[in-house]
Amino acid sequence: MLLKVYNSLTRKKEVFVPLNPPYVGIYVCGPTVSGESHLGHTRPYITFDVLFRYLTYLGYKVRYVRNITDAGHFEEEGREAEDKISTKATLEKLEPMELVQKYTNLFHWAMSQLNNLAPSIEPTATGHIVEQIEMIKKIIADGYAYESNGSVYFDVEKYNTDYSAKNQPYGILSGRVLEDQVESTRALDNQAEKHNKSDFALWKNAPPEHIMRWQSPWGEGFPGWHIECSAMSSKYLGDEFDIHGGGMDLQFPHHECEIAQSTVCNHKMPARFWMHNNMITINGKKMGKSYNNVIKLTELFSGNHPLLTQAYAPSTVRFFILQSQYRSQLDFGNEGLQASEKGLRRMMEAFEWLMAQNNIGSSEPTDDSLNEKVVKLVAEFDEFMNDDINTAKVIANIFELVPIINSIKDKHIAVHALSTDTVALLKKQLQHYIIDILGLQGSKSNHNNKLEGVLQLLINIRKEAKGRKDFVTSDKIRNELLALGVQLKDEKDGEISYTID
RNA sequence: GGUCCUGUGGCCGAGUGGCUAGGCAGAGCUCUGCAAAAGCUUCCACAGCGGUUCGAAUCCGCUCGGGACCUCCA
Repeated sequence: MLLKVYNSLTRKKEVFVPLNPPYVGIYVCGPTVSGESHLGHTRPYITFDVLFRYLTYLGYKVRYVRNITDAGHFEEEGREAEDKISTKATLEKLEPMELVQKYTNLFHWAMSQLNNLAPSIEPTATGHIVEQIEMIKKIIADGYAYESNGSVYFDVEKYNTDYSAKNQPYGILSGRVLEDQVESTRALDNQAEKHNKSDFALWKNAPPEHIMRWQSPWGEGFPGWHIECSAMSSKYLGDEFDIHGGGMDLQFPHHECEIAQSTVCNHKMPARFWMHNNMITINGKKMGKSYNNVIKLTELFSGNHPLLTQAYAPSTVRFFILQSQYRSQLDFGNEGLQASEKGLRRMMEAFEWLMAQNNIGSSEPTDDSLNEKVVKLVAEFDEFMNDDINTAKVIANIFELVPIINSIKDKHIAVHALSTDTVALLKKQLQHYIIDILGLQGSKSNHNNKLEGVLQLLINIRKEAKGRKDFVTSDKIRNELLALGVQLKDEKDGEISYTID
């Protein structure tokens, strides 16, 4: 069974074949750490985390490179006014690296909360100024860039003319035609420096007040926004690599520019597969500063935001995102998140119960059709993932297995209904998919022994109270624990289990 | 205005032309001291209008609605 992914470049699903198996190189555009990560950042990093995990599961040796954009035109909100007041004290002045460090730390914290694996390499733009300058020099030498007032611009017109002849016009990825673009481009600063409006900056001259600046052959400045990804992807993955990913909003112009720069430099289309995740919307609108609807991750996890009726756990957010296919728009809302919260809990509880059992299944199963059904549902996990990473369908199948598991637990289905082989397969694949690939975490992962001991004590007291029909006491224990966020559940076998919010 | 995507039941979402994904919510039932949990059953769909087809949520056209991008904004 072959993995197919949708390639934005060809606009169709294609069989994924690595350039140099068993190695796979993935580059994903990382965050700009001039501000706090928000809900919109979760989608690409969860999407490509799952891709990374799935490729690993398939046996590939994956190098996952995700950059940190820490160079550019940075200003911290609220800091500017303050700086003007106390310019004398060095410590009170805005130190660029301080800003960048702060938000990098926050980003890493959020990624680990969401259970995203760390990338194999996480290069920073500031750590690759030299590589970027070298690349720009090369592009100038090849005649595809020019200097203007201490800035360097890429000559899109020339590139388009020359490379259209090679069937790789500017706009090949996003389906744009350069001639159509020029007309509709609106006025921007420094347009006079450019030969054509469609040209983009490789290097920007830094105005005096700019906080980040490096020495270059063209004077003090900072790299253009697109060049870092070209420089770092080719450095760590080669001139041609397997997959380049990112949000749909980056397709144009960012990825288009990357293609142009890298192709001029390395004479190759940098990536063979371009994958783009769709956006998260809030009430149908893309999240963004201009819409005034940004929910920061700290706000999302704490519930401290006017649009939120409650806090949402990182695992809930991850699950919510994985319940849709990555190329679909996903509309965010309290109802949807609450549905995910409950669904995830039900799924995890069934899974955790199953994994703790050792005596389910029989060498002589009594229900062949159920056996077949389970085997089929499990086999489809791979099928769905191979069809452009359809996590939504995988999760739907898991939910079809949940009632089967719970029915075995509640003895509505006999323990020997399924074969031992089927049960073993089910356990193995659920473990692979829920934990290893989807990266979902159990609700009880933050247990500690002392708390468990205390709860067990209360559970025993409640059992005794129930035994002598002292329902006042048993209800008091149940209700007060519930108020604290601990829910007791009377199981069919007389045992009492619990979940903690 | 240009390019592209999209419109599925109360909400979120899958959907390869024929066999009503799934989750949450609602209703009923079973279990239960009561509840919760769990299980079973069930209600509610394919924006509108045409067309192709034996048959369309799925293909085509039109209308209406929504979204993304349009070069420094990450």
